[in-house]
Amino acid sequence: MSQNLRAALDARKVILLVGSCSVRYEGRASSVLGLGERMIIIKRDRSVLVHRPEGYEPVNWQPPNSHIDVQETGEGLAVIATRGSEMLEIRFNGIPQIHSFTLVDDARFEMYATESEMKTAVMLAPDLIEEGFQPLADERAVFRTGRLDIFGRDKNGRLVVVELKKRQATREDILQLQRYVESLGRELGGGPRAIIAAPSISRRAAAACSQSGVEFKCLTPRMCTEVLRKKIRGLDPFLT
Amino acid sequence: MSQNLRAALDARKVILLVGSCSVRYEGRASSVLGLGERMIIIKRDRSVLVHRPEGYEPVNWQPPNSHIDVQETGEGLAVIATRGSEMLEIRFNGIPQIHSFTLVDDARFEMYATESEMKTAVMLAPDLIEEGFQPLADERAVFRTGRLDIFGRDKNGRLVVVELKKRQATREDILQLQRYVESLGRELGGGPRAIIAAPSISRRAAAACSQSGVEFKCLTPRMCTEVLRKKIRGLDPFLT
DNA sequence: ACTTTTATTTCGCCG
DNA sequence: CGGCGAAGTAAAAGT
Repeated sequence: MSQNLRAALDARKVILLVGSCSVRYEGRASSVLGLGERMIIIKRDRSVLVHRPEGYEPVNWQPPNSHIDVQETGEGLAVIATRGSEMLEIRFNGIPQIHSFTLVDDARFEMYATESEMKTAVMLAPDLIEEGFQPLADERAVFRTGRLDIFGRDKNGRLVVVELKKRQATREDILQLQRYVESLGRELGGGPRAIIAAPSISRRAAAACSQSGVEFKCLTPRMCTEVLRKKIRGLDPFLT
Repeated sequence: MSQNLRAALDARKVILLVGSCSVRYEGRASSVLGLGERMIIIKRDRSVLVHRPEGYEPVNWQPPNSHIDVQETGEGLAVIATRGSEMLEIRFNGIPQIHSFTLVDDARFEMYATESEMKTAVMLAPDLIEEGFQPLADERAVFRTGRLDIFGRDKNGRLVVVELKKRQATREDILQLQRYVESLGRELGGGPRAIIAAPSISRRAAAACSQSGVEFKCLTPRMCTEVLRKKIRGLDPFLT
């Protein structure tokens, strides 16, 4: 009966075992869990998760690249996952349900704070851009729309245009900002400072900066999220 | 087709969905995950886990007590789990496999101390080793590293080296300790006592003890946990 | 209820 | 490869 399981393991499938089992762990700590019905997941990379019917976290687990041994004892199936000096032992009371899946998942996972959130953060904590920076209005209609930027004055009273990017700033970003600032300069007469705030900047974008006078300020989504967590403590959910 | 799922939710079953889906999260941060095949677990307590075919951690999740909404769109099934201001959206490409389980699990999970905790317990209650034992320093760099042991003096002022094991002491443990104490004796000139503290000792390890003069002291992780529970009541978290 | 600390943390980055 | 810090940390323990 354990052939199914071994075959699925060999085939690098994702495996789900459901049944009554007891669990023991020895390693950085030790733990014991008596009989009960649980879901056990064995992934392609040989990570093992033991999930009880409640709770976000697995009650026991083994990280990827563990060695998985399947035994058929008198009492039923046993799965032992060892990894270095750590051992996870799952003893089923009988034969569990065995499901296996061939999952194809090549998608990229992308995580970010939204640009909108970054803007909110800068409005709440302008020093994220530079000390003494004071936002004036958070938007302004120019020729091109769809931009998310901030107008303000620096500590010397000079006009500043800030453009936010949640990803690495590209040369194209710099050129766009430069064109924008130029048209703004023609309109207003003064030459405002231009700052691109992004988590990083590409080599060529940096070169474009030094040519055009655009300044780069490192600002990560994480920094913004941090500020938001601190500032939005009991108020201002109406800023968005 | 979504009736199955709704019924399982109402029946407070543990649910597994397997299929091709895209995932979006909005909350403390934002994330996007394109189409791919995943396992989604919805537990009795309305916690939600999205697991890719590899990796220990869920790529996305929602903690317990989230509100779960099931929609049947033109493209397929969608599950939206909201919790406070956080939202997790799982859009299936078609109808996923729907498995549901009624799991009964009333067992108690018990975790025993790590060796590090055992050390803390002995530092707090040296009598666990023997009456009158007084720890001096809790570590000492010798040739081999990675050891967790304790130096001290017994009630007669004689130097004592204590090695802790959370499992049955093996012959190898005794030999190691013996070698260690010998090198220490050469370094310091005096012959310190050597104590191995473990929950039990193997037959051959006991023999090695009587040959080498290493002493065995029964000390279980549970005894240490007990001491820690009693002693660490309002102080001394700075011992580690 | 809120704050602080822990974790078999895991995971990523950087030297 | 080891140390250091962040996490949508979650969960437990203390206040």
